[in-house]
Amino acid sequence: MIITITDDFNPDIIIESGQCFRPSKLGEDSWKFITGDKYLTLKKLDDSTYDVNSDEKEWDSIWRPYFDLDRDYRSIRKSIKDDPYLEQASECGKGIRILKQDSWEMLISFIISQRKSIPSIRSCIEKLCTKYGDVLGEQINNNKDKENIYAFPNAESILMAGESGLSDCSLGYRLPYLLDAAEKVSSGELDLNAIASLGDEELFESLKTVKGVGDKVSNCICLFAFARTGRAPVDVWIKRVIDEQYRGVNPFDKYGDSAGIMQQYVFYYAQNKKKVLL
DNA sequence: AACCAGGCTGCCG
DNA sequence: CGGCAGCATGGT
Repeated sequence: MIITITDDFNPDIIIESGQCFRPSKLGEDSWKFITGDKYLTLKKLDDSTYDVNSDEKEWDSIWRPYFDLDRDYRSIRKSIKDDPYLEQASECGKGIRILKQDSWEMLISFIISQRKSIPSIRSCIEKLCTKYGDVLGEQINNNKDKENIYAFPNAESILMAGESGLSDCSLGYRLPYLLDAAEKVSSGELDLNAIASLGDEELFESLKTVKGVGDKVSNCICLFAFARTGRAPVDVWIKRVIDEQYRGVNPFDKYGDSAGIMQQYVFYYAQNKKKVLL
């Protein structure tokens, strides 16, 4: 099916923006997105049209909300005033969208993310998926070999795997945190569907009942799984920018419901500048 | 081969 | 409450 996107949309930037860990670039103008037990291949045809392996029903119910396509990112960028650094960051990160990803996957992914580099987070998550995820399909990889596409393993699978099964997934001290999350979710003590209807602050607090989930991780889940775009996670990168560019005063708060989007522009910009320096 | 990584927990004052 | 050591392991 052919789809048209006229607002800001750049899969390369989305993938490198640190909010997702499994989506990947397949070729020059094609990408694979994957969340929970769904995957999408996307081929760019021209400036605003893409070919997708999805029908209208699935696109509207899953991928349109996933890519947050009903929000106008262009006008959000234009709302930035009297802030040269943020203007520059948003220009650099033009094309970012805040993905609405699977909440269980985000819970586990961002528990893993603490004190890890992004490449390390990716490989860690892929180990979990290839070991305990269901096979969703197959694809040809860069070496022209066939390989399976795996779903993100559910809570029951993680719980069943246990300490011994997870011990070779490079989780380190986070392993018991994953088991605690799996226990709470599979028992229903933490109902990820039910808490979706909570207000921001209540959602934030209920996620923190899981061991290994603190302020930063909880905010990431609020933002990247529950579309709470008012939440702006502060990690070491963002803290560095706040200290060096804003004299220690958080510049995102004043943007209200767009705070998390502004934060994401800055995170991408900071990462991108580091990469240029090598 | 040191050094750091999208932090959190437990403990101390 | 705020501050801080300790944390497992991989990537550069």
